[in-house]
This record gives sequence, C-alpha cells and structure tokens, in this order.
Amino acid sequence: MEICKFCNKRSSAARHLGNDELEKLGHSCVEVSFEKGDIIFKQNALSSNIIYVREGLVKIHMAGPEREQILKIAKGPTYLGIPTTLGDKVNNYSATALTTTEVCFIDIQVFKDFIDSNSDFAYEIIVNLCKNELGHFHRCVNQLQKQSPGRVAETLLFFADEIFESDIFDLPLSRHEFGDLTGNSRENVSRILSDLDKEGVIKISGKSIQILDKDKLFFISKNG
DNA sequence: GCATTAACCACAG
DNA sequence: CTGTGGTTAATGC
Repeated sequence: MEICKFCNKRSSAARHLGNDELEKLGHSCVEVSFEKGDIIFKQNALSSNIIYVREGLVKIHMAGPEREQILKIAKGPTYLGIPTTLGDKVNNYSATALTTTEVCFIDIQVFKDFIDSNSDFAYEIIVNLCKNELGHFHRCVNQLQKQSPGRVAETLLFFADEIFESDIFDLPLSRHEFGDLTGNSRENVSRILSDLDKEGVIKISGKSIQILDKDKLFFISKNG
C-alpha cells in the first residue's frame, strides 16, 4: 500500500510528510467510496479515525433540540472530524455524503504521531482548524442576524463562489435540507426561491439554479 | 392598530 | 418531495 505516496489529492499538511511518513500513512489508512446519502460517520458513535475527504461533497450535521441542523457543507479535499475525534470520545456530529465521495480513514494514533514528530505538519493542521473556526464565527453571526431571504441569498452565493465556482449549478440538497442549512422551514425555502425567481434574481427549475443578477443577490444577502 | 415576517397545517401535484 | 394558500403568533412603526 503506497497510495498516499502517489496521491494527487494530498492535504497541505501532508505535503510536509516525508517518504517514510507517507508510507506509514499509507499502511494505516483505509480508503472508502461513499454514494450520495451514505452516512460517513454518525453522531454519538465512537470515533477512532481522522477522516480525510479526497473528493466529493459532504454535509456536517447535528441533531438539535428542535430539529436537524446542517453545520456546514464541506468540499474535498479536506479533513473532517478532527475536532470531534480529538476533542471527545464520541462524534458530536454526523457526516453524510451529498455526492459520490472518496474518503480516507486515518488511524488516530498515526495522526498523533505525525503531530508529535513533524512540526510543519502540525502547524498546517492548526492553521486549517483556525480558518475553519473563523468560517464558523462568520456563519454564526450571519445566521443569527439576517432574515430568511438574506440567509438563503448568502447560501446561494456560497454554493456559487466556494463550492461550484460557477453561477450555474445543481443544488445538491433537497428543499428540506436547504432549510436545515439556513435555519428555515422547507416551505419558506420554496417560497423565497420562487420569489427570487419571480424577481429575476435567479432562474430556478427543480434543483438547477442559475444566478442572473448577482449584484442584487449580494445586496439581499448583505441587507436581508 | 396595521404591516411584516415566518412558522405550522393542509392539500395538490 | 415540492409548491401554494390560509392561518397564526411575534414584532415593529
């Protein structure tokens, strides 16, 4: 098993690993393919692996007191579950594949060994976690202070700019999931999307979205 | 009071 | 699973 040595989807942290370390990683990690809807790991289950998403879209979600909350949409290549694997014995949240997804399960002990022995690797991981936390701070403030249309608009821009890098894309979520992500009811999501369509801001048919007036969408996102 | 916002319910594709 | 209409509760002007 030398998959890690030749993997072209290595993380910025793993670029700091030497050949012998990559070999060690290759021996201890398991590669799994998930289909849309498959659960990669589940809240409250024991976690003993660091997850690395090589390719694909994943939703991170948590059962809240009232309903399900999608915490974030993650696009590979990215690590998943470092906080929940190192910060607790059990998973504090679940991860579910939104598209076909290639995932590596990394043994936690090997991961810890690298942090121990390779400071460049450790530093990259910390930077990664920091960026992540900053992202969550922003999302948190926006979620709490914006009204529904603003949250929907912001999320559409997020998909266009950060996930698909295109103004035309297919929503990888159902209306219900979109509601769980933006803190809206599924009915409201339907309404807001069709309102945006009527106003000519976006063109929507089923799950395919086309952003027509990005300035206006941005305005709604900012002031909603 | 009246308007706005958004949740809940119900029913129809 | 979605889209729409009616109703209701909370909030602001």
